[in-house]
Order: sequence, then C-alpha cells, then structure tokens
Amino acid sequence: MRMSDLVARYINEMLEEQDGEAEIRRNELAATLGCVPSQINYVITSRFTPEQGYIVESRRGGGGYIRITRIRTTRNGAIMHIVNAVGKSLDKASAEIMLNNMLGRGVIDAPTARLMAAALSERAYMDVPVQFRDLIRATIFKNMLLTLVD
Amino acid sequence: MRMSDLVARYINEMLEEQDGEAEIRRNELAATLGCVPSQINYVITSRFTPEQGYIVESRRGGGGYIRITRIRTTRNGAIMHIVNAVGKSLDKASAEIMLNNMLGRGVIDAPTARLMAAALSERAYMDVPVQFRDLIRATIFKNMLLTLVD
DNA sequence: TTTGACCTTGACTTTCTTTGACCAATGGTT
DNA sequence: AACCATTGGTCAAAGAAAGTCAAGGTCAAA
Repeated sequence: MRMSDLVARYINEMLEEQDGEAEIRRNELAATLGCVPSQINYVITSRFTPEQGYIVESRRGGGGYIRITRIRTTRNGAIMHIVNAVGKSLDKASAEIMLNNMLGRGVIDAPTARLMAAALSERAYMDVPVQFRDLIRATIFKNMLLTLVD
Repeated sequence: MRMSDLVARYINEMLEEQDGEAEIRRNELAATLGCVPSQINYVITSRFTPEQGYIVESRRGGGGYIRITRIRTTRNGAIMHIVNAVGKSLDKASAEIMLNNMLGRGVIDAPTARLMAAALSERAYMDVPVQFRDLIRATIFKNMLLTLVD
C-alpha cells in the first residue's frame, strides 16, 4: 500500500468521525505513520484541494496545525460547483479525483460513478489524437453532470 | 508456445482464481514470465478488450498496477449483444436508437439513459474534428455499457 | 513468393510518489 | 527588541511504475 494512500485514509477517517473537520499536527502525523513530513503536504495538495471541496488552513510555530474542512453543499450545489470548476480541458486524473470525491460525499452513487468513469477513462479515447482528449473529456463530463441536476 | 499466449494464460488463471479480478504489476509479471514489459500491454490491448468483456484500469508511479476485471456474461446477454453490435464507429442517431431500445426494454432506467445520451450527444463533440467523433462515441458507448453488467 | 495479420522488442515518455535540504512564520524568553 | 525553539511550507531531484510507438520478425494463406 502506498504511503500517500495511508495518509489520505487517515485524514478521511478523521473527517468522517469529526463531522467534516480534521485538525492534524504535521510532524506528529508523519511520525505516527512513518513518513517524512512533506509527504503530508503532498497528499494534501494532491487530494484535498479546494477544487475537490476542501478548505485547508494552517499555522506554523508552537501549537501549529493543519486544518482540513470539507465543504458542505447541497447536491445540486456540489454538482454545479464542479461544473463551474471544470474548464475547457480536463485530464483523466482530475476527472477521477472529482468522481471519487462526489462518490465519497454521496453526491452520486457507485453505479453512476462507474458509468461516468468509463466515459472519461483514458482508454475510451485511444483512437482520437491526444490533443483533443482533454477537451472532449471536459465537455462530456459537464454534459453528464448537468443531467444529474434536479 | 507464443509468449503472448503465456501472458494471456497467466492472466486468465488469475481471473479464475480471484473471482474475475486480476491485479498485476507490469514489470514484475514481465520478469516472472521472461518478457519485456510492453509485451503485457500488447496482450492486454489485443485480448482483454471491452468487446471481450473486460475492464482494464491502471496507475503509474510508485505502487502502480494494472487491474483487469472480467464481466460475467451469463445473465447479461442483452448488453453484451449490443457491445458487440457496435463497431469501430457509431453515429449519434444509431446511439440514440440503441439507447431508446434499451430503455424501452427495461435494460436501463431513465436517468442512466439521460446520462449516457449526454456523453454521446453531438454537442459533446464540438471541439473535435468530425472524422473522430463517431470513433470515440463508439468506444465510450461500449465502455459505459460494460459498467452496467453485473 | 508475396502479403498481411499477428507478435516481439526496446528506446523513449509520462505520471505519480518519496525524500530531504532549505525557507518562513509563530510564540515564548531574555 | 533580539533570540531561539518549534512548527509548517516549498521545491527540486531521484525513484518507481506504467504507456507509447515504431521498427522488425514470423508464419500461414493466397
């Protein structure tokens, strides 16, 4: 198992238990999980970004902390937020992160996530020149999301 | 015996043992079987395609993997039939007819049909040269259909 | 014997992760 | 205020996979 997954899981469990708010001490967590401190930053910047619906605050020095807050929204709000966050182009990795996020937050269910993932996976774009893939993926993603709005 | 057959057999045995799901590490398997890593890709793209009822996912980097999932085809004749009926290319009109057909026969429900229609609509392909549109539509359609199989 | 489909190989690319050295902010002490 | 221990932040380099592509090999059918 990847270290980054362990860190992410730890944070997610905290968020789950504490109603969408997790406060950690970077060095302590790194020691607990057995990784270097900057690993924590890596995980946060790659998996708990604003675009994925999280707010991250921190403080240095004595009594420092990192606080990760999950943004609460309505279903339609969450969907529209993502629609707006997606620009003209969308790579597969970002798409997958967004899908997982929506799934984790109950915005969509697992079959829907699977269906959408299939339509966005790199494998689906094999016979189209690479320069077009992210463009079309963005468009399709947004089109699909809009069908989910009540 | 051809190397590609060895690779395919190995994967099939894994699928057999592990209930239709095989996760491999490309370099490791290549070393085990004594071939170059890209041979694995060749075998996967030539023999574990959607048409043949497989879903393939992968990840690069540390802790990377390739996961191959076999779809049970016994009770899903309707869907697999359509997957196989779709060729390399699929225009929007045909896609719509197939969707309506499945909807009418209860193979899929209305939200799913809407979602899929959004991914196949001509509007989704505006950014891409016309020559590629039907190709990619076919691929996406098949990939989506496969996620619907139990 | 030519041809075409399928297979093999390896050099090069891309993506994701891990690590560590160095930087910046904070709060307490002198 | 000056200093200093205690945090967290940044960034670039190295590492660890998997992906791509094109050139060449094999082999059976025409």
